[in-house]
Amino acid sequence: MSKIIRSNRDLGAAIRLARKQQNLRQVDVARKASVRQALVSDIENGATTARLDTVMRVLSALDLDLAVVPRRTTGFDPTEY
Amino acid sequence: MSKIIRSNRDLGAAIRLARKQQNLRQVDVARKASVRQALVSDIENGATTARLDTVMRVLSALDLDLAVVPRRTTGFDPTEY
DNA sequence: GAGCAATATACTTTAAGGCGTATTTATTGA
DNA sequence: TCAATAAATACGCCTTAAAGTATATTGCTC
Repeated sequence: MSKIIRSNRDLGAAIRLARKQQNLRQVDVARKASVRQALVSDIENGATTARLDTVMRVLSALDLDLAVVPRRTTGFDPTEY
Repeated sequence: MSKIIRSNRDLGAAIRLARKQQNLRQVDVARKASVRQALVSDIENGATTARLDTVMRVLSALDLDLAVVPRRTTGFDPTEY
């Protein structure tokens, strides 16, 4: 299971989902990633275009990784609409 | 085929590889992504911690996507390839 | 080794990410 | 209902990604 990220909103949604699934609070993720709770909030709400290293640290705190994958043009893509 | 990105160097390597495979110059990718050639150079060399939106634009110029994937600590998984 | 194309550096300016801290606004549970 | 907890906003400050532009370097091919 992997989520394609094409916007900061996509990222926020993926992060929030993963966090909820692990029953963690924003402040927990923040501490693990060495960032502020407010930043986790901003990222989850797609309110900021975070830096790559920040994104990776937050994902890491959730046991997630970032990956580069070939773009698939086949099939319906809901993110386009 | 997907590449796990855990550092700006990982990203740079992935981008350079994809660019070479498509026989594109840095300036071509830069124009497609609406960034400077110098920035593509910096990113490929891991010299900068780019912003998420910048990364996505550059990847998009190479027909690549960013994805969030569950972390696999068990190293190499042959079933994936 | 000349000459050209591609990549790497340089410099200044601008925009914005991220911090610390604090407070406000939901959300939830007893 | 009303505390307690979690999430969202606020503000001043500092840092830095990225811009535009220019130049220096490297790499190639003849």
